[in-house]
Amino acid sequence: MEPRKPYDIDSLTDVALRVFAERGYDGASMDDVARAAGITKASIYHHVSGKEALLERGLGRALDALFAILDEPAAREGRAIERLRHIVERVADTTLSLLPELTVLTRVHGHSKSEREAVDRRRAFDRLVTEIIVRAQRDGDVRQDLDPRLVARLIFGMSNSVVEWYRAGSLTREAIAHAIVAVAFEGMTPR
Amino acid sequence: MEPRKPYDIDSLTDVALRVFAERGYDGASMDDVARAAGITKASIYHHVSGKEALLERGLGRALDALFAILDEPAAREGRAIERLRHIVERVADTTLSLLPELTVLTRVHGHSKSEREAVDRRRAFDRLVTEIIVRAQRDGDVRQDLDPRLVARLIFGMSNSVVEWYRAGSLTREAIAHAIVAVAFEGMTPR
DNA sequence: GCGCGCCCCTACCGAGCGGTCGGGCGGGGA
DNA sequence: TCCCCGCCCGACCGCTCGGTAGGGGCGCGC
Repeated sequence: MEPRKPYDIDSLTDVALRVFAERGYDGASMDDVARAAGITKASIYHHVSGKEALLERGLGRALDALFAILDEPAAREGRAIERLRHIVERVADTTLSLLPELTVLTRVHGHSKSEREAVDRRRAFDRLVTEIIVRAQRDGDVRQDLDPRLVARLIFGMSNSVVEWYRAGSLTREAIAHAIVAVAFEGMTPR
Repeated sequence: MEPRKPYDIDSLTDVALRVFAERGYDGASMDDVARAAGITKASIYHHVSGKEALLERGLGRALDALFAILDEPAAREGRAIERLRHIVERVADTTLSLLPELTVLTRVHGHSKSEREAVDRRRAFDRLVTEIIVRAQRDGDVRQDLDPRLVARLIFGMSNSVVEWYRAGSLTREAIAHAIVAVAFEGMTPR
């Protein structure tokens, strides 16, 4: 048993996110987190101020990653439909590579201050994507009979569902991201 | 203040589901349910055996409604792709009309006996739909490059997302169900 | 070789949890 | 009129929760 390197805020957040993702934030106790980390509950409080601080850090990671996508060149330049395609694919990628963070974010419902802030930021993200859908609609690249806000919600609903069923192994991340883009843009039926 | 008619198991389940949907099952206390019902916590136990019994009843309602869809003639007869189209539309309908029940079902993760049973039944439902997708794929009505299990998960991910954002008013149920079917089958881009 | 500070421990707190207990109250049948 | 029973109440139980208090030990700088 080689000695473990000491925890810091970030490594404890890693552990906490895995526990929160598995048990749910409300269903997970600080003792659960402590057990997963191999230390006692009191030791956690040496590094972080409390349970909600762990949640807040995790939510921040997830939201920072999402907003970073919107800053990528391919998300800012070119035809709206192509920007959208890039964003959807990258959101799917990010969901898969930051699975615990996105799992916790997806399940948050605004019952505390940090949760409300996360919900607000998430809504702002959806609003920015909705604007791009509106542009694509004006370009004639998105069906006119669909409400753009609704489309945004359905696409992210599909993409967020990944956190409910993805387990490493069975399907590659590329295959999943490809399928999400395929269904969202062309549908499941052949063209 | 006219006297309220006495509660029974079903009417208390109605109240509990609304509370569970709003606060989350773990985040909701029996006092929350009691307050929403306008009676005391002790009175609830006159009608039901406990918190989990309320959950179990709610989950049963949701799952019964889903399986009932598969028994409808339009879900059993005809070309696989048309059966699938009917199922997806009816699942969306049902999600909207049994919103609290489906909300609670969607968020369940198998941390107790009744939750595990619900997850199992839900998985069985998805498996049956996946079989229909496989048939539609053999008929040439679903793209061959998409894994059928993945397609099922994405479609229901889209449909389940309704419970996260739907609030009565803004959009009609028909418009939402139509959009889900449209995106799932033809995608958001024009044909 | 010694103190000092980082990291973690055991022991404990008040609050809120799910659930229980015995009783009160009011309306319908005898 | 009286009693019974369905429905509900206030008070309380044991337990677990998030969080705190205070101390031990060990490695590192001096």
